[in-house]
Amino acid sequence: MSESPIEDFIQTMGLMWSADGGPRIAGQIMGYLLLEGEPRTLAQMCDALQISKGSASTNARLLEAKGLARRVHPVGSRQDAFLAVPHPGPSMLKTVALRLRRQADEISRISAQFPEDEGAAQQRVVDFAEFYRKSADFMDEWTARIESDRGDDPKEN
Amino acid sequence: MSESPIEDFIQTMGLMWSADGGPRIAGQIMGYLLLEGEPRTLAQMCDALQISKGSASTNARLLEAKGLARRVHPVGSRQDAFLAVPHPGPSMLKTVALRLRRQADEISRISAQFPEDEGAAQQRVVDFAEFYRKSADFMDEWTARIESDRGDDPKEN
DNA sequence: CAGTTTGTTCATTTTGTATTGAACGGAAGC
DNA sequence: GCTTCCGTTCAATACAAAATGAACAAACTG
Repeated sequence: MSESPIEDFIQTMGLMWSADGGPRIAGQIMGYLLLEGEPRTLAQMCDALQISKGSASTNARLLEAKGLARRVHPVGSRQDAFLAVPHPGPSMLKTVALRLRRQADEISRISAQFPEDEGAAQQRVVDFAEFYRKSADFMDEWTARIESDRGDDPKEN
Repeated sequence: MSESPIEDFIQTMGLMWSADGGPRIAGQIMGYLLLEGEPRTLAQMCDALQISKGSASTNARLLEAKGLARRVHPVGSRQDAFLAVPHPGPSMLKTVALRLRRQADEISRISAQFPEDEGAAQQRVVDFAEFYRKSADFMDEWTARIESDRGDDPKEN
């Protein structure tokens, strides 16, 4: 069974997404919306990707929460529709940076409670957390660079 | 059952690792090696973390492959031992950059096969891949900055 | 206001992956 | 050369997360 490049792309997006630890269907929806370029309803996703209504709803909202898709209400239609946001890069980076900062904070918080005779271990752990924090800072810096390069209005968080 | 901050740290490292889509035990080993600061054998990991010999072997080699731990052979001992590398940041970043580049390459390869009447979709997909590639470039740039800041010899890849 | 249509939720099933534990192979010791 | 000690591999198991589909709630229609 040979596949068209279009189908192949959708499938690959799903695999990449799951390789990054997320639900495969979210990646497939992302690929589908990218290809279509215009708003698509949950029913259309179900039809195109052969998935259940529940999965379409859950994963589309996941993309929405991550800032990769936007929900729109076409006038005259009772159905919600989702649209791939034009330049998802900054949103993706902000999500990663947020997670890194939370992890850094938690590591710092725990290591602060180490007993006094573990000073050397504590220092290594603090260094480790510091790297996480700097990573987050660096991603923010990069995000700013991307947005200014394009002259985007940063109204979307 | 209350936990010491030390145990809490190991456990938290495991949870973070699995939240990022990896094996929990790999994170626990990483935390353990960070705390100890000196080479530790597989048997010691099994004892400290209450895990099987197979898991210790598999996950320690995973850390080694990612450049976060180094295998050493203490003279006079028949056992391998693993040591947390002092500054794992660059290795982690290189791993991420490599994955991003592979994903960008695969997306580009697939989109190049799109039929001619899908030009607009192709453009959107190419833009998407381009973001992945730029991300990888940016991480490399950052890696270089970190290494030069510290004056490290970059003998380790 | 009864009847549709649509999105969400959630218990259940399915699927994928981590973990184990036993078997294997190689190297060092005696 | 036989035995012992390690590390690795792999089939079986356990576990966690994803996907489903039916039930529910809300909003619109006529």
